[in-house]
Amino acid sequence: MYRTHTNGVLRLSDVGTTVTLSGWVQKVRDKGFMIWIDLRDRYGITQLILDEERTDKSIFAAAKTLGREFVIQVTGEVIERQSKNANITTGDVEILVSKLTVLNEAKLPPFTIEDTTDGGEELRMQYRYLDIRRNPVKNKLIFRSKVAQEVRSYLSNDGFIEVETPYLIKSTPEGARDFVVPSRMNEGQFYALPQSPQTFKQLLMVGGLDKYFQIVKCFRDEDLRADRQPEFTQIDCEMAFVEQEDILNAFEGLTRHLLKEINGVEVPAFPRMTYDEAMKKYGNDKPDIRFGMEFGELNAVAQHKEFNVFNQAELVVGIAVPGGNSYTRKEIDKLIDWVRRPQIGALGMVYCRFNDDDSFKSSVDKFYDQDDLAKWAEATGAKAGDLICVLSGDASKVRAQLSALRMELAERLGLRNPEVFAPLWVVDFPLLEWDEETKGFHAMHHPFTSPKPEDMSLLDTDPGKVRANAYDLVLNGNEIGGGSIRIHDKTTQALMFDHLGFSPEEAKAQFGFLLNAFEYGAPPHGGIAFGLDRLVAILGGQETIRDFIAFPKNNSGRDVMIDAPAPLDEAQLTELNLKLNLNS
RNA sequence: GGUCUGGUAGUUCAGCUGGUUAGAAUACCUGCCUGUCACGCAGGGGGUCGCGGGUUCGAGUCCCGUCCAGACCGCCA
Repeated sequence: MYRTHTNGVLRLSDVGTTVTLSGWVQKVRDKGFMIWIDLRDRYGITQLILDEERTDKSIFAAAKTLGREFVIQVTGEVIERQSKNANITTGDVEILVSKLTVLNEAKLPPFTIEDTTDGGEELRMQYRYLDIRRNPVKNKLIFRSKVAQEVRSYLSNDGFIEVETPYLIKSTPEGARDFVVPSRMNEGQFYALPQSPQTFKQLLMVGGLDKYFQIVKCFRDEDLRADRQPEFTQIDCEMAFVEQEDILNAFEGLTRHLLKEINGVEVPAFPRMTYDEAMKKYGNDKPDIRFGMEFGELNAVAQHKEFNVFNQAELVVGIAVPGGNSYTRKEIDKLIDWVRRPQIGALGMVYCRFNDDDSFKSSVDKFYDQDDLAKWAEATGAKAGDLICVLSGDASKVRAQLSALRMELAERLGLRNPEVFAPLWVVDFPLLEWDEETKGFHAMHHPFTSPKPEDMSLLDTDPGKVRANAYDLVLNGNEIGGGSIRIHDKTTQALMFDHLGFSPEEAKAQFGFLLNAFEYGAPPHGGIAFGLDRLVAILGGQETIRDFIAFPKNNSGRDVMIDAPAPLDEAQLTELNLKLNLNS
């Protein structure tokens, strides 16, 4: 037997008993006459003690040869510490070692296995198994397990059935790039890995399963971000005989349950906001509503003066920065530089100080008097002591720019408190989105999303105006879930494919199986999918998902530990009937 | 595809307008230390300054190229 206890459980009440412990050597503190060893496993740390008087000479000598991260097993008596350590749960006791076995030696780790390690990101990823020994990473994985557990039990109790859908499926033209897998048995043909189990869950509804969920890996061959991995996990859900309201209620329930069980937070009914409203007020379809700084549109009060920059702009819009009047001229100039960076792309920024004596001082005083500026303050909700930042130009671009500025300032002002949770439903998304590249419309959500019946008439006249029965769940400025009520009749689906530029033949080739299914009694249905990695990270108070994934990919989509992806050898290529056509 | 930032000891970093032998902290090794727990003290080893080219009397430092990493834009139905 390797251990009678783990390293996190022994207390004063265990004093006098003989125990056997196993684990990793966290630290050897060799004081000459006395050696302390911190023995670590995933449950905690227990201090071992050996000294010249009480410990056998050979064991004492062996202890001096132990290195960091050696795996050892010890047997000894639990004794009360002479000097206790209140910082750890086992700090009142220690083990007087009477037997010591080295189970495995260890090379010197390339970074310290401490909560605040000296290891950089890349090194930690390369030696992820060492990184996982550290509390911050280990605890995030445990946290994730707990969230997944709660999701499963909540949905199962609510009558959802977990069904696995295939990973080897068919590539589809819409949406993200697919990861593809060559088929050996079908020469020249490829599977694709699913971007989501979308069509399968709809087929499960046709199959009558009624309420389905799955915690499932999905794959998208697109560039990565701090909150985006090429393979990621979704909580994928679908329900039949439901309207949008039923779905929102069901999954508001799940989210509330998670916030309560995981974070101990009770939140009131989730507010709802239309897509249009979100764009107008926050310039963003996933607004962080933990703080205000809502957009104030200034066209009515700032145009038709002498300032041509504003007169020529489609949209003039500003936000009030709380306490921003305390910024120095230099700091404001830096802010202007910040919005002019290529990533933001603003050409400039107009600002207006709201002084404590209720006067205004703006960068465009030449064109606007105090009364004009008071109207700016009113429109942006600015108070004395604030700074009004104003951007102008093409409406959609300006909104994106001001949104970026709003988030950046909120971050700097500490308004994005990770312990506050502000969920929000964003509803009434547009059905279609114009694509400059293809000069055509494509589905904003996906091609199976149903249009709002009252907007159907616009489909031919003004397709961009058609709203969809589509919704996102936003938490603290992050999209954590999204879904829609689906099309369930063949005619509407064919109409959609037509508007998306599919010929009937193409639609049949790509999605014939779904259209066929719709001919055999498809129930009205809809669903939602949550990004589990992102959800877990946000519940854990972070926005970087990497440490909530055991073995994540780096910025270039590489796994630096196993060194993947990697070339195939000639024999494998031949077997797969593949020939490389590299440019280099 | 693009923008920005970075690459110097095992590790995290400093290294100014180019100028002796490239530093600090930490980790590691040795010795000392009668209650440590971020132990302490003394000493020691450890560098192709990512790679290639250029400018220069002289390059870690400047220029060009390239590779790698990170953040972001595009992209992500």
